[in-house]
Amino acid sequence: MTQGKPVSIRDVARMAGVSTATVSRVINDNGRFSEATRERVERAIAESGYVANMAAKSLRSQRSYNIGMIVPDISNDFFSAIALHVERTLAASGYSVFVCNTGNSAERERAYFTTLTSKLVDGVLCISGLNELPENLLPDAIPIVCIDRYPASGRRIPRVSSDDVRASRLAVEHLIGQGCRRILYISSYTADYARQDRATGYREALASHGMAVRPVDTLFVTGTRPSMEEAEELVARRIAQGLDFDGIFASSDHTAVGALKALRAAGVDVPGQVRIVGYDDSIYTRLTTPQLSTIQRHTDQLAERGCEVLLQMLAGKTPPAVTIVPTELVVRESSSK
Amino acid sequence: MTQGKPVSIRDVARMAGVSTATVSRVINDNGRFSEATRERVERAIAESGYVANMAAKSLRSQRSYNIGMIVPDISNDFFSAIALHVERTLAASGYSVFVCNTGNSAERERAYFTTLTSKLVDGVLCISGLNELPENLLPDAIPIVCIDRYPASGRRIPRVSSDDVRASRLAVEHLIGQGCRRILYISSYTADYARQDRATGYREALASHGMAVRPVDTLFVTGTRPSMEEAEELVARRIAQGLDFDGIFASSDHTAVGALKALRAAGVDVPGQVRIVGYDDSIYTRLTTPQLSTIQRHTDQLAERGCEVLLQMLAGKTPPAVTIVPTELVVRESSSK
DNA sequence: ATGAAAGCGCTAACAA
DNA sequence: TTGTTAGCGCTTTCAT
Repeated sequence: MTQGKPVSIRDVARMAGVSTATVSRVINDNGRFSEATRERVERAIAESGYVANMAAKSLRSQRSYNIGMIVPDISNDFFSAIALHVERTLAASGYSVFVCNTGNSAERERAYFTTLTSKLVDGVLCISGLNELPENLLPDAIPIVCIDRYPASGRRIPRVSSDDVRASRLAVEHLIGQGCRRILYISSYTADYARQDRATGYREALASHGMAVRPVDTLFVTGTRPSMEEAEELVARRIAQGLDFDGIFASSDHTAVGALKALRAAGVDVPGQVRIVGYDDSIYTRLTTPQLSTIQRHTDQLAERGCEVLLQMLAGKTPPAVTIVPTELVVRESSSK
Repeated sequence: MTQGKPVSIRDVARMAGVSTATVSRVINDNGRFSEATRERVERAIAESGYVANMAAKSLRSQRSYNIGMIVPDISNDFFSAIALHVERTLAASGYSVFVCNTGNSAERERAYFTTLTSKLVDGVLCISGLNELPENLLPDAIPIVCIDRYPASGRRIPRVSSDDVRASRLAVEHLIGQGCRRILYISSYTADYARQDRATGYREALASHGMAVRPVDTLFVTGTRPSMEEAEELVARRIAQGLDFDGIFASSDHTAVGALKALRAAGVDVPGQVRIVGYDDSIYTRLTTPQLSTIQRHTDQLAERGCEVLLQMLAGKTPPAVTIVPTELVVRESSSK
């Protein structure tokens, strides 16, 4: 199989002294055939080094065994952690996965949908994508599943995500429990509703403890530059106006690290004067001094549940519309003495 | 294009009142046809929402416009940084990319090669893979390019990598210049010769400065567990035997961070008593206290050069056998006062 | 400049 | 149990 024309089912058929249909039956283990035939065919396959031509199979059967995985940026550790498990899980079921980096561009996402349609993908997994799924761009027959985002679409698209409202409430209540009286919220780039859930959790926690929800206490990261840097600047500016807060809930570890840097640069003690909780339990959390408290979202489960849902759809079943993966508050040094 | 049978070239032909051959010619802009025909066909394509069926195209033309990207673990930040740029670059040339996580398993790599062959990929990009490329598994017609590794293979396989010997020498000479008299080398899991280059640079630097190269001064990480943890343990154990060294050159930032943690835990001042230089300039380097000195390898260039080489091969040209991407020593707090 | 037709490798309906 | 055959959507001779 290392040179010349690749061997096809016809070559195998000739070698085994049967028809191509029989070879196909053996390969797909469907139609009926004698045990003797199976052996002859399998021997021929092994000896010839036959490798199925998926283009032909796909053309004929309308199944490519390819899945499109849409992601804002595979180099982001949260997404790549999910991507790893997605690929592992789908490969175990015989699927190959295309990576598609949208860079949060609706235009690129749109283009990928067309490409994926063209390549006859059997399904699409959208990870933390845009809110607006391009309408009517993917044939209805191709199932989509969203991980960590709420799709707005005419189609009913199942999603798998964390319970962000609860997780955020937990984080903020923890800060309150630690004695914080004024807590800032650092909002990440809000391409998706999930981030809004975090804001909701923040507000709920404050409200349920009779604390004021002040608009000026939410710091917005725009996503135009690395969010760590943006957060660092935002917090530095805020500190310059006076240290009128004693807690920070950041909707990502990236921004939490930025905040921590600004605080340390200004000589503010963490967790002594200001306590911080981040989000995602990325590797970063264990590298900083102090180590960051954070929300663990279990990327492995997010990925596996997402694949399960997709595989169910591929099998013609109707999966749950929403799957929630549990989260946990991980308390480290940045938020408790 | 959202439901029913997808529109094919035949439908377009009918709409435009031409033959399928003509539609094909217009689509591929090759054969000759009148300007009037082009317009009619293009209108029909636009109105019908025609999307090419790549399975059919591939079957016919033996080109899939798919590339296989083999990687040990996409969740590793060095690989995912390369993966991002690979996908970006190839997508710009019309290719889709399959991710394949081998987990450094030769068996899985082997399986992927078969799958990729079956899916008619036009080329394969191996990133930091195993040394032994499975022989005779991929048809000779499918070009392979290796990034950051030396393939051992019967085939002549172009590679793109950093000048690791030079980079390592630079790093160690910097430590020596900073006054270090005994420098440890933390070797990462050596699935590839590239890591051996780093050991070579380390030895060369010591030798050229008349310093002894002691086998006990090389700490081996096995790769069976997260290398950060392994390194931390190895260094902690070494410290327990007495602090007889004043410099560490780690062949990855992961292990450098592990070393730093062990040192800090033992109350050893960095860079006061021991200086450290890592490798890769990962995000980690700016999160630790002190910030880590490291080697910048330019993942973007590694990726882009790799893609260029592959695209050249796809265009039938013969690319250089070896492409070296420059490296730089980045001095931060961990190695200089 | 355009059409008719063969065929890429495979599967499935139909015959035997 | 097995073979024959049509056809998936496309490109590419070969005619015209």
